[in-house]
Amino acid sequence: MRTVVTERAETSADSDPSLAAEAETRRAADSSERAYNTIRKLLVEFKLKPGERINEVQLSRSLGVSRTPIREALNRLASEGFVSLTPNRGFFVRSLSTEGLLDLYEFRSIIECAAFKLMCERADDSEIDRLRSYWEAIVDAYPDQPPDVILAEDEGFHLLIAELSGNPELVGQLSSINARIRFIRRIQIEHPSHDKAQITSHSAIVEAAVKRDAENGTKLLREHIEMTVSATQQALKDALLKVFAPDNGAELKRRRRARDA
Amino acid sequence: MRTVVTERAETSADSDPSLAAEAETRRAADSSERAYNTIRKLLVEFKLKPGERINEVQLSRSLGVSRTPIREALNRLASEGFVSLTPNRGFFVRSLSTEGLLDLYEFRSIIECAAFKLMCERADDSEIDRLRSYWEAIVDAYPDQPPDVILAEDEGFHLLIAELSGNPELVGQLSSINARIRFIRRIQIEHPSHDKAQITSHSAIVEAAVKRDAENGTKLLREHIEMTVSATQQALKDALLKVFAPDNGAELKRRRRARDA
DNA sequence: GAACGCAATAGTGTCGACACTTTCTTGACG
DNA sequence: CGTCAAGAAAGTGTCGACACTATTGCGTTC
Repeated sequence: MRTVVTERAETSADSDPSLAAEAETRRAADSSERAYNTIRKLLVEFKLKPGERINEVQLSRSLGVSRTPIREALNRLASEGFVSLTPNRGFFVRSLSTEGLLDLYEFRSIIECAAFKLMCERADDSEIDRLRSYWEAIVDAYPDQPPDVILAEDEGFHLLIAELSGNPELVGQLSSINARIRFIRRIQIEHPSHDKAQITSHSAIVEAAVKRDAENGTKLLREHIEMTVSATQQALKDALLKVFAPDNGAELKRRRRARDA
Repeated sequence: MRTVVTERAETSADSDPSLAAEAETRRAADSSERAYNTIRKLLVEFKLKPGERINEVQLSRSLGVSRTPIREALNRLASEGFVSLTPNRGFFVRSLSTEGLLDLYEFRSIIECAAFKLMCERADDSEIDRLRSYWEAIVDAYPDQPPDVILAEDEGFHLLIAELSGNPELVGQLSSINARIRFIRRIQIEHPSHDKAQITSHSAIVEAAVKRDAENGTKLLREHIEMTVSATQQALKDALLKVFAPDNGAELKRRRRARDA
């Protein structure tokens, strides 16, 4: 008997509209799951700001569920490094510093290079061909897609390499990393500094894969990622500024609102 | 301001005696944490068997807490890959097949080699010296230690390399991997096939570190881990046999106990 | 005699409540 | 005026209860 693992890794772009709305109608059966997705989205989009304390009651009200599923979701997010937990004080949004981000990218580079190498050793020709055709199918339209699509396709490309490595651990890890850096990648894609060099990178990587040239392929990958990192640096600074500067006085209101009907 | 992450990674060898006993006296304040440690231990030691469905009520009784902290612990364990969650059916002990174990070891090898390389590039002399002295301090007594100590010291050695890489992500990942394969490493250490070649491996690795010889060091590491893997294969088979054979009929009692005052 | 429902039971998912801890407010004292 | 302490308020950690879902056992039909 095969045990089905739920894999809640990727559920990118849906599931948060109408969470509260639906709550009235249905008796809810997967509040935890939905809470998880919603909260993660809030984190990824900086709606919950780094370092901020997370108020469970407030969150549970805005999502229209009780605190229990909120806590379950937060526990999972804590294991995944999105938030941290201090006993008796609650959950805090993990502050993703520039430094931490670099570590994450470095980790990503390690995973991807290893995956590529393993793919070269193990994948059979038809599998390599899957990679090639995946890329060829999207390459033409690629630069003209909206940011969301570019991001998804890019992640798909790299994730496929991980899959072809034959090691599910790598796939899981890369998924997790992707989720954690997605927000910044999105920002970077929308940032003026984003250029089309990615395309040639990907094409070159595919080429190396077809030739089973692990050495050159990993070099390309490493450079590809490093290039992204440096391009991301400025974008990150701009983004952080944007997050902390336009203070629409939400904090102040919070103080007042004590008792609401 | 630096946010301190709680890091529940390592709490190796304690925290489960007197869990139920203490529950009477104190009003409990960290049941979740304790449940987490206890359950993880149960998993690691095969007290909860691979593929088995986890009964929350049963668990909560035996730990003397309500289901809430149990579920929080299980959620964390699910994120970490120890158990899986199927909606409306509950948590299942993740079946760690031989195959899955190989993937895990491979992943470990990837992390460790990368860490070593980074360490060679970045660690200053005093840090490298910490590694050297760590090993020199324990090497003589090493082979004569009890299995628990050997395991802890070995993990400490490899973890130190990860720390010296300067990338906290790697440390976290390696901790997590260690926890997941600890049970089998223990079995392997106690197994007759365990030999003292580890010692010379570690010494050689230290030597390479001192010389900042990344290439040779990673090669040694890779071989070191691969050697462990192959030595582990037979030990694993023996262990699995031992786990599934002695059925002490605990299941039957469960049927009777329906209503208790 | 086997397949199919159907009721009874076991078990999960969620909720609201309460005890305890931390944080904020207020007022006395130096 | 600033510091500190006591009380109030807010918030977390845990519990028991209940609604809903899956599973098991039993009787019916073909």
